[in-house]
Amino acid sequence: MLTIKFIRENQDLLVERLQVRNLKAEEIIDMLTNLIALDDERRENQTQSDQILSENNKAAKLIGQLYKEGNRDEAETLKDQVAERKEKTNALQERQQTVKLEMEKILLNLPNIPHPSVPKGNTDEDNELFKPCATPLPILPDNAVPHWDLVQKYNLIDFELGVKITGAGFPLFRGKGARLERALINMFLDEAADAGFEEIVPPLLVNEASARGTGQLPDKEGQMYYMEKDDLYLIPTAEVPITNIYRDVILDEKDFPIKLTGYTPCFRREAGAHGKEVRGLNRVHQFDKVEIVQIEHPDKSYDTLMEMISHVEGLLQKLELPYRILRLCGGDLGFTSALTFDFEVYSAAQKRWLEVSSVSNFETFQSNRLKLRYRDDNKKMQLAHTLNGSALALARIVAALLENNQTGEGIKIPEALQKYTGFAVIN
RNA sequence: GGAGAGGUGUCCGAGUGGCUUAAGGAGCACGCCUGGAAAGCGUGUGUACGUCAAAAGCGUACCGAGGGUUCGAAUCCCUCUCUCUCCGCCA
Repeated sequence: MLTIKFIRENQDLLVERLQVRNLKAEEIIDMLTNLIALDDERRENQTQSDQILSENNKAAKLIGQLYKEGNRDEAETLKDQVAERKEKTNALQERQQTVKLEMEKILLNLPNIPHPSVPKGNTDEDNELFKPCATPLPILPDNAVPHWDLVQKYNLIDFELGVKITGAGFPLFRGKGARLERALINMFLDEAADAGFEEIVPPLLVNEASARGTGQLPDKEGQMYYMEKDDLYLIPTAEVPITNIYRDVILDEKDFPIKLTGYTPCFRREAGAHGKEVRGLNRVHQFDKVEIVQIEHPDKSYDTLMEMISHVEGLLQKLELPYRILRLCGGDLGFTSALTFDFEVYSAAQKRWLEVSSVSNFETFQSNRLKLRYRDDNKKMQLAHTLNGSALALARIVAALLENNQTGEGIKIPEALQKYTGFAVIN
C-alpha cells in the first residue's frame, strides 16, 4: 500500500508508472483526483473536530471546578453547550469514518509502482530476458518421458493416492521421491544458512492481519485456503508468516539487513487452473518451498535484490539445471512488487520453461501495511524495504531434475545433492 | 471445552470517575562532576493524525481491541481478543 503522503507528492509519477501495469491514464487520474479530494476532506474534518474536542475538554474541566465551587447554574449552561458541540463532532466523526474507509478501499486496490527498469507489457510473453541460459539445453533420447511418467515408473510420487486422500493437486511422495524432496529442502536450508539467513519454522496458518500485512488480502483472497471456523488462512508462501514477524516493529538502522529463511509447505487453491499445462507437478495445491526474506535499508535494497538473485543462481548451478532469468513486465508483475525477477528451469521432456523462483523487491509497499519502520539518522521514522524470493520452490525443481537427468540406467542425482539424498541414482 | 485471575509507556509498577499533564523505579540519551570510569546530581525520553513552506510549538487520539454510560473514563458497563492458574481433552 502506498502512503497518501507519497501519492499526493508524486501524482505525475504514478500516472506515468502505473501505465506500465496497463492501467489507463484517465482511470489513474480519475482515481487520484477522487483520492485526493477525499484526503482533503479528511484533513478538514480532522482540523474541525480536533478544535471542537479541544473546547469540550476545556469545558469539562471547568464544569468540574464549577461544581466544586457550588456554581451549579453556570455548570448547567456549559453542559448544554458541550452537548451541542458534541452533536457536531459526532456527525463529523461519523463522516470521517466513511471518508477513511473509502480512502482505504482505494489504497488497498492500488498496486505498487513499478521500478523504472520494469518494461511495459501485457502478459508473460512480454517479460524481458534478463539473463539467457548459459548452458546448452539438454537433449534427451527419443524415448524420454515427462516427469509424471517417471514418478510412476520409479514409484516416487503417487498422484492417485493424493486424490484418494485429499483431492487433485495434492501429490503424495514416497520412497526415494520423499527422500529426494527432503534432500532438496535440507540442501536449500543449508545453503541459506551459509549465506547468513536465520532459519525460521513459522506457523502454517495465519490470521487476517498477517495476510493483509504482506498484501495477500484483499488482492489474492480467492487463492488462499480459509478456515472459516477459526478465521485463519493456510499460508500460500512462507513469505507471509516470516515477513509478519516484523509487523508493527520499529527497527534501528544498525539492525539492517535482516535475513530470514524458512521451509514450509505452501497451499494454493489455484482456482480455475486445469489442463495439460498443469499436469503432474507443474501446478499443485500443496508444494514445498524454501523462502528467503530480507528487510533492508531503502538505500541498499536493490543491491540486496541482486545478491538474492546470485544466491538463487548458485542453487540452480549446484543442481546443474539449465536456467534463465526474466525481468517481469508490468502486466505480469505482482500487485505488491516494484521489481521481480523470475527464474525458469528448462524441462527437457516437456520442452518448456518452468518457473521455479520469483525474487522481488517490494520497497515500502508491504512495510507500509505492516507498519515496519526504522529510525533514520535524524531519529525520524521511515518505512523499511522488504524483499523475498523462492530459494527454491520444490515441485517444479523435482520435475526438471527427473526429466533432465533420465538415462537408460535410471535418474542421476546431481553431485551436490547426493550427500543429502544418500543415493546417486534412482532406478 | 469449563471455572477463575489478569493485560497500564522500552521494561517493572502505582493508579477504581475530575488534584493524572499516567505517580514511582529501572533502562536509554545528553549534560555536570571525575585524571578516566562507576556512583551521584540535573535534563530529556512513545506513536499516529491535524496545523505550519519546514522545524519548533500547539491541538487531537491512543492505558489489549471495538462499542457504550457521563459535562468528564486507564478507572463504570457490554462484546471480542490474548496471557496466566485450575479442571477436562491430548502428540
